[in-house]
Amino acid sequence: MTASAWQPNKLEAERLDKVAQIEAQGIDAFPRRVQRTHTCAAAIAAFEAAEAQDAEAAQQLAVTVCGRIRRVNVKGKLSFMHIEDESGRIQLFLRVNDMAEATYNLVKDKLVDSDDFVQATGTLMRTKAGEVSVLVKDFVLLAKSLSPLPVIKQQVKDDGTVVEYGEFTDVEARYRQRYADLAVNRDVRDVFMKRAKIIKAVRNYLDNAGFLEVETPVLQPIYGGAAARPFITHHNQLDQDLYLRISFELYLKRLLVGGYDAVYELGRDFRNEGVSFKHNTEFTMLEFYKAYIDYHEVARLCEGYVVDACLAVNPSLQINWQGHAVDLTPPWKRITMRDAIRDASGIDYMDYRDAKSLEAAIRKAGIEVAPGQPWGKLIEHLLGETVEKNLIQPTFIMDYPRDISPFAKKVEYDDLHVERWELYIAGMEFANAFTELNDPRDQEARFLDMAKTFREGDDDETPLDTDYLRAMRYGMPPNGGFGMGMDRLVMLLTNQRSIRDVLLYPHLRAEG
RNA sequence: GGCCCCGUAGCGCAAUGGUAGCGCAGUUGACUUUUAAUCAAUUGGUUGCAGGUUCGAGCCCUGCCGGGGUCACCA
Repeated sequence: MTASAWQPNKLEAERLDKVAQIEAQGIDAFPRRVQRTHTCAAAIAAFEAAEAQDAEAAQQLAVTVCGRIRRVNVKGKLSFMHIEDESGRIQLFLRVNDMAEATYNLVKDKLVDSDDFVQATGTLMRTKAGEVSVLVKDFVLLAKSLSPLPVIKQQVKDDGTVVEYGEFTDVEARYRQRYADLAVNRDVRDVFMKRAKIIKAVRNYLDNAGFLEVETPVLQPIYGGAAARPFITHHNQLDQDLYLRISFELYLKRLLVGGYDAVYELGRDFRNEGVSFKHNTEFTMLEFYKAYIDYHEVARLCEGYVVDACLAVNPSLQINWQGHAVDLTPPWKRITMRDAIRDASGIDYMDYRDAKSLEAAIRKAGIEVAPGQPWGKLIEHLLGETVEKNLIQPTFIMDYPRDISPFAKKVEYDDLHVERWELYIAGMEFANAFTELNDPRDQEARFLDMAKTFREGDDDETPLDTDYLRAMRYGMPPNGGFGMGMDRLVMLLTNQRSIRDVLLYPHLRAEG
């Protein structure tokens, strides 16, 4: 045995001493077996159902419940406690006459604490104050808590609202010790239960719409499908550098060549970039591709699953996000990028068809811009500066500049735009979709264009993927493609301000 | 990465450059229908780390570590 690095503080030392006292009585502080018959909520429900039939008979209902102690109130020879499991809380009513005195004394002498896991067996009753409780006949310690959780007292008002006294709000501690955050903050636990429901609703929708869920490589020899810097790693035996994927796009579209009509993947992307309230280094992405549809039909699919996801965790499509009233009732607004920017800034970028003159026009309008950016990037910057923040209601910005969209098919009779939209809600970018480019000759030209742009100073390289071109040469059906950051969708639908609040373990620096 | 804010007891927070306090939790005692239980007493600190200024630093200065915000970056 190596020496423990743990330095118990005073409170922990007290609890260690209690464990020693418990064990001195021959009691296992961490026993192997439990015998739960009811969750806390199920016990209460069973009693209330029985009580509605026959109040006397309901008192005969025997249950064994388990949970973490959240409140203890020792009143001499009578004690109360609340225990909590995932389903909720139930009160234990412990009286020395109803149980072995030695067992009762574990409670009276405070050898069991708040935060311990316990099992209680007894019959159900209602206290004088009207709360359904377990009249405890036997009481077993299931697991001793050696480190006290942050203390939060809760008062349940008559109208059912809960007032909390004492808080655990230190953001860093909550993220680093998410287990403590979850154990103490019920609303945090709720967010992640909602997250699961949202993801499940999305899956259901796509499954029912005929999509096949697939899995493609996370470690990729050539990254692509998005404009972002990748993480690089190395395979030792093969002596091969690999990239953690920044998107699934190129692998998914190869599957359309292979004969699937519609595929999707829900998984993790990794981008070696800064973090913010809406960016985490790794995040959950949804991408889907469906043959024989264009970007208009993709937009309808997007509306469809977002509606389902919303209703999975909200009573209606009218939601509130950080003070913004958002209505997700489809159809959502569609506006071209050109019109949106012209309406917001007065600049019609089609009057400036090269980067140099457009950059000058943007400056003239009093908008700061980094010098030397390509034409499409300037337009994107303009959108971000003048339009994005005001797009509170869901809005599809349609038809993006061709030179920043290497995988989208161009608009008919228009060499400057492609059939691409991005979805904005609550001032945030949510999704990106195109009518996918399926002409291998055009695709190769786009790769070469992107390489040229990169050499001219753009930060994000789009590497030439020759295997992707080889696949496309076999023939790729016309198709519509789509990507959305699921974390942001969860933020929106659960009214969370930061992406870190919808990730169980957000990325943090190493603990000093 | 730039700028701004923050870091004090287990948790939440105070403290003009002059003895580091309060609430909750904890500990001891009382209490057989409490529910933020109550009452009485009481323990608990290398003020994130390292330097500096000063007779004296939680407070002022410098650097570092960590977190948040914002800008940049980022489909």
